[in-house]
Amino acid sequence: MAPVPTAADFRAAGLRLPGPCEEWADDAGFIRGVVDRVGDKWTVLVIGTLGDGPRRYTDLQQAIPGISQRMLTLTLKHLTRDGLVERTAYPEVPPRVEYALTGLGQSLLSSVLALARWAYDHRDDIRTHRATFDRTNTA
Amino acid sequence: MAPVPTAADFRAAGLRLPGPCEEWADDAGFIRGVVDRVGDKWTVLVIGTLGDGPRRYTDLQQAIPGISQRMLTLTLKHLTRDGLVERTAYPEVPPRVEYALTGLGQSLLSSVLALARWAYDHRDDIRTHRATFDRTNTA
DNA sequence: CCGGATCCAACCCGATACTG
DNA sequence: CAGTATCGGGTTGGATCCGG
Repeated sequence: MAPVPTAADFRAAGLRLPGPCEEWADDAGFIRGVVDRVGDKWTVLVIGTLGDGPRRYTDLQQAIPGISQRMLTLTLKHLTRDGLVERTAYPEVPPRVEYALTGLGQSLLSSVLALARWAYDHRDDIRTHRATFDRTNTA
Repeated sequence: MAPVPTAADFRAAGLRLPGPCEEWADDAGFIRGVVDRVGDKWTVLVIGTLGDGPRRYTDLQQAIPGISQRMLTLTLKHLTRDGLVERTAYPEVPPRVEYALTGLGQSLLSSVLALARWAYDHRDDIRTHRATFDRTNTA
C-alpha cells in the first residue's frame, strides 16, 4: 500500500514548517483551524462513519454512541459549511435527511485515517511509554 | 512525492472502520484520545517546531508565539508521557533542558503534516464553500 | 424525524505569582 | 532557566424542552 508520506516528502513538495511557526499560526490559523476542527470530539467519528456511505440523522446518532443531538447537529453543520459533507433533505413526511461525504470530505477521510492508522499502529508503544512514565513519576 | 494514501489503501491494509464506530470509541477511545491530543491547540505547534530539531524550553516558548508557560509545560509533559518527545536535563547551573522528538514523535509528525498538507491544498475549496454557505444562510 | 433554543455544569486555558 | 501553584473568565458540551 501507499506508505504514509514522510516529513521529507512534504519538504520536497515545498511544504515545510517555517522557522518559527508563523505560517502555521498565520496564513494558517487557517491550518490550525482545520486541525482544530478535525481534533474536536466528534468530527472524526462523524467523518469516519460517513466514510462507509450516506447516513440519515438518526442513523448517525445511534451509530456514534454517546453523541448528543446538539453536538451531532453542530458537527454536521460545520462540516456542511466547510463543504465536507452534503446535506440532502427529502420533502416527505415524516422528514428524511441524508448526509454524505463530498469529494472533499473523502479526501479528508484519507488524512484522518492516516492519523488513525498511526494511532493504531503505535498504540502499544504509547501504552508502554505511559506506563513507565507513570511508574517513574508516581513512585 | 508519495501521495497521501486513500481510504482504499487503508482498507486494503486491513484497517477499516467497523460498522458502528465502536472500535474507534472502544479499543479506541484510544484512537480518539490520540486524535484529541493531536487536535488540541498547542500539540501540533510543538511537534512541528521540534520537527526542525531539538529545542530548549525557552526557545520553544518564543518559537511558538502566544503559548503560555502553563500550556507549554503541560503539552511537553503529555508528549513526553506518550513517548513522542524526549526530555533531557543537563545538571548545570543555570539549568538547561532540551526537548527532542523521539522516533515515535517523528512518525507522528508525518501524519500531522499529511493533515496540514490537506488543509493547505484545499484551503481555497473550504473558503469558497464557507462563503457560499454563509451567503445562502444569512441572506 | 429532524433539529432549534435554553440552561447549566465541567473543563480548558491564560495570567499571575512564586520556587529550585 | 525551567518550571509549579493558584485563581478566574470563557468556552464547550450534555440535558432538556419545544417547534416544524
